[in-house]
Amino acid sequence: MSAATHTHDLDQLPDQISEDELCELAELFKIFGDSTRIRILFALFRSEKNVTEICEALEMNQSAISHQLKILRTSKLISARREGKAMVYSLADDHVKTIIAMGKEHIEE
Amino acid sequence: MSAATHTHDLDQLPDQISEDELCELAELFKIFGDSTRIRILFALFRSEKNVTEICEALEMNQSAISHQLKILRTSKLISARREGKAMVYSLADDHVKTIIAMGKEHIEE
DNA sequence: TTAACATATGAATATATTATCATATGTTTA
DNA sequence: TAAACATATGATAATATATTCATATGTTAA
Repeated sequence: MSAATHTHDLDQLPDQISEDELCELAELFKIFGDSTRIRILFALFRSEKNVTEICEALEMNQSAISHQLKILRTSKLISARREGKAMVYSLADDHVKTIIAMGKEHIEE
Repeated sequence: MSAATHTHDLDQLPDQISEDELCELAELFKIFGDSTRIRILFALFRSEKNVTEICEALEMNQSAISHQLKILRTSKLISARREGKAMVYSLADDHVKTIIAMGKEHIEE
């Protein structure tokens, strides 16, 4: 890990945080804490995809995927738009990538 | 969010990742996805603490705390040392802070 | 406007997780 | 060494969660 990265980390250190915020945080991480959801997120890293494409990428049935997409959408981690019959999902913002990247750094040590 | 932060984020973008790694990631985030555990981690941000002190900080019973400490320790997010009768716990490394900081950034938007 | 396609959703089941209780283990001090 | 203190742990019960099945909703094309 680079020195620059460390500097960044400490810049963002949350010194003060309310109990409510901690619960919100736990809720957020809970979303990432499921392999189906994280696989969906990762599938969307490369490019936006519709539900059928996500099902194919993960080799899982459509209902299971739709249920998880709803959770991801409610958490504002992904966004959706309609394109004809299909719903196209994409990552909502770069924080998703960042959070996963941080996690990846940790497990790679 | 600063431009520098964004640069950092994209530096760390995991372009390639195995199914196994994705599951490991989910397991890691699952640890953060519980309010008791994240409150413990946050309590250890300021300073290392023994079990009794953590119980007092969180106003929770000792058994519940010990069970969660075990999970955090198994996940290598905290480490422990004995000090007399007490076990003193502390954060294992800065990744914990980083990951929580990233999550905090997300929910604050 | 009906059929085919794409996605969403409610209910049910299976599984996982958390906190509690009771108690065991480990450490110090009287 | 026995008692007191500190922590860990197994079993249980309560709760939460994920997937599946059946079906509803929404969209396009025949």
